[in-house]
Amino acid sequence: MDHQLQTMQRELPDKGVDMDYKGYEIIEKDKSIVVKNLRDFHPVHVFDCGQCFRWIRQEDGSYTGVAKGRVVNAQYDEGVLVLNNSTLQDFIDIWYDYFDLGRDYSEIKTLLCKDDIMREAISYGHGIRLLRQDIWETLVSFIISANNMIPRIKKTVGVIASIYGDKVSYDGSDYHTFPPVEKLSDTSVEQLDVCRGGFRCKYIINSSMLAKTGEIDLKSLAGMKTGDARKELMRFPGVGPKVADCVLLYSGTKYDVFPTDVWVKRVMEELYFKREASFREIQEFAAAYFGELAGFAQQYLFFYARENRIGV
DNA sequence: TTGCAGGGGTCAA
DNA sequence: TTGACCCCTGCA
Repeated sequence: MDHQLQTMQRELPDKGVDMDYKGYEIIEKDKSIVVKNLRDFHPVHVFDCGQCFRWIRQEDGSYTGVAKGRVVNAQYDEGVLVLNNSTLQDFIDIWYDYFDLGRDYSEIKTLLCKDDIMREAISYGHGIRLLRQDIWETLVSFIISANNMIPRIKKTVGVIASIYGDKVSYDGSDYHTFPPVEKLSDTSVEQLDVCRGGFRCKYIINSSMLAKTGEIDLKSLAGMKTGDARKELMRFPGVGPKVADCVLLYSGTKYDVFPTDVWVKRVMEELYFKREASFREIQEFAAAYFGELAGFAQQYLFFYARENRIGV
């Protein structure tokens, strides 16, 4: 652990540890981390806004998910986030970054509130945060998303993890981590067929080959210009412009993208263009109007459009 | 009960 | 620019 962090810790009377970490008050106790003073976070907005497929809503309203090789349960109420089954070290090493806790979403929302449409969309999805997910998992997940439905995407990703991932347990149940590149590149299309991914299975296997051999380096994308990173991603089979933008955005690699799927197209046509608009028109408008914050704008608009069935 | 449309797009012709 | 595409749910 970082020396500076240790010096800031205080032992609590009940054996817990209380510390300040980058503006948040953190309490570690009984394999749980309590994060206080967290604004701009709503579990439904974060986990059901379409960016992730491996967080499952529990009866008590909390979400249990597998990410970064860990299984955790997240519950939030009144500015307090509780991460169950996490250590302080994992919070610092993994979850702070994963939940994008270093970003001021209030400022982003203020900047994006430039018209009544965005005001309404942001008000509706005020607790959205963009997760910084593992890029390989995000790539495979969004290859699966093509011409598919969310419950089935979740199911397919879940089956892949259950067969090729490692088992991790929490609260009496078994979960599975998402398999690394090597695990899938050693698999055949026929073997992967059990995940019921259909025509997407061959894309996954072939993509895993390209990633394994280093023909395409996922780690290099962050250092590229957004347009180049997008082109590079589109070299993977099954990855077109929409999937590429989703991978860049939901892995926290690039934020000046505007993934345009049927829902985003509908909401843009219905509320901004007031007519049919091409994919290209929408992309150009978003780049000019939202600029560097296009990805955040897209997420507020997508959630608002899908939940309210805008344009259907 | 059966049949068919359609879904977080992409690919190939 | 246009169909086909795995699979499977929902609906007539």
